[in-house]
Amino acid sequence: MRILLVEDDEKTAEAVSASLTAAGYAVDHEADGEEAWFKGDTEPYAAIVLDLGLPGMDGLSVLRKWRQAGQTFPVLILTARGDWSERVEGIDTGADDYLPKPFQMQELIARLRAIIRRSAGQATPVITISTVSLDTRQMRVTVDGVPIHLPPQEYRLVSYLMHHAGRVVSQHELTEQLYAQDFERDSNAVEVLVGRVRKKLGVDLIQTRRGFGYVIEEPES
Amino acid sequence: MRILLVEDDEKTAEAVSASLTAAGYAVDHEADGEEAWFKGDTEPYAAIVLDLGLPGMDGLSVLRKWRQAGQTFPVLILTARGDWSERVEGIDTGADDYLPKPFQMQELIARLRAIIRRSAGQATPVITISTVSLDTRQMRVTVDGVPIHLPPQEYRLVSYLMHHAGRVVSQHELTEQLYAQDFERDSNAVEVLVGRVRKKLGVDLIQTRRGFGYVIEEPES
DNA sequence: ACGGCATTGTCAGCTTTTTGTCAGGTAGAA
DNA sequence: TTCTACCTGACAAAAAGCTGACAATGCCGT
Repeated sequence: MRILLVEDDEKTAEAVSASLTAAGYAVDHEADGEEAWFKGDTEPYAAIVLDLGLPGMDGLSVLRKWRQAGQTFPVLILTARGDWSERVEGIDTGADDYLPKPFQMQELIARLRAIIRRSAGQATPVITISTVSLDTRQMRVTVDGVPIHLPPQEYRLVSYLMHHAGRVVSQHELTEQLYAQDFERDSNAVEVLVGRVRKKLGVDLIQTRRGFGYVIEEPES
Repeated sequence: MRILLVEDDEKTAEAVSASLTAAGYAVDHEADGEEAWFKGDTEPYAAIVLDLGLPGMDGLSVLRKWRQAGQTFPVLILTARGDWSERVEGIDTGADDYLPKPFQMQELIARLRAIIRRSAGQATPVITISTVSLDTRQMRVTVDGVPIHLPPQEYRLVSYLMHHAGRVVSQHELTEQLYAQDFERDSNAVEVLVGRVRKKLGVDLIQTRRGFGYVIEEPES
């Protein structure tokens, strides 16, 4: 299985590369963002390990371009520990997992295995439920084919609920997903958010399970 | 569905236990390795959540002994974040998945569900008894296919009884499951709850065993 | 830099739902 | 019958969620 490692720090790159090779992967290494983008777009990789701070082109931009081009390979992002904003952006952009630096090689390998396995099952760039579609590539929502503009936070809410359609998602879980860890717990921000989204996408899409959370119901099973 | 939680840290154990219970599982808790081994080898668990560093017998040894004895239940291992070597060993030994601490409860539950489903081949997150179905994902109850709205406390009651179908559950046990420990003991809240649920799901579903408790009878087979 | 617009969290008030309590009623068992 | 366990309808307090208004913040174009 071929892995593309995008990492500009040479020492890290060598170490990671050696470990992945030892684990049985065929590893291509790229240090420059633009080069990496080209390779990812043209070669059939099983997964990509992507460091952010790159020369040439920023890591997130590279990822964004891949996704826009329709590439669905799983991407594991290496981030500086605790960098919340990078994480959120990564989610928006379509990363599959994050590994805070510094990390152990075994952990990297385990996570890589996990996302490869996961991606083998499902990778849909567009989720549609009743009249609402979520295009994760273009980060766009349409209702009856009409594009609806959603600001970032509202988009994330819809995205999360649609990715977990059919499951009740508690307010607490949503708070964890949408806000930094130290966010005030007794805020009603999520409720407000839900209200705003409902106003735009229709009141029926997101249902309230009073006392439990919110659901977007799956089309009948 | 019964889960065996093997965890020596009391705080963690309580938190995990509460979440799993809330998710509809019947949780047995064991802190000692040898005790855990015996229980796992003799009781029919749907899955086991296994923490490593244990007193009595090391967690991995316990797992190894189970596997040598031919036990096939899925095992989810909890590991300390840094302790990746344990993780790798755990997988080798026959663990089905592992979760690094600290983790989010929702993640634990999701993974647990996943390995249980995998091990059962085609198990669904839905329990059906006669005309009544309980969908644990959507947290919804249907009667003859018609969704019935149940508020949290009523839902929990039904969920608990259905997960323990065929067994008489005492009022005291229900009180322990549904209310905080210091709940007034001479309250008839459970009776009221049962009444309300019966009104919605039909009077036959929950049967009274005067002097003992309540049962939902399993469909004989 | 400045003004305007978009975004988003907070807040207060309001509506709806949930749920325990209570006071009697009913029914099974001895 | 009589005791006890359980059931039920009404009620009120509390909780949960919704909404409009507002303010802080940040962004964009001039």
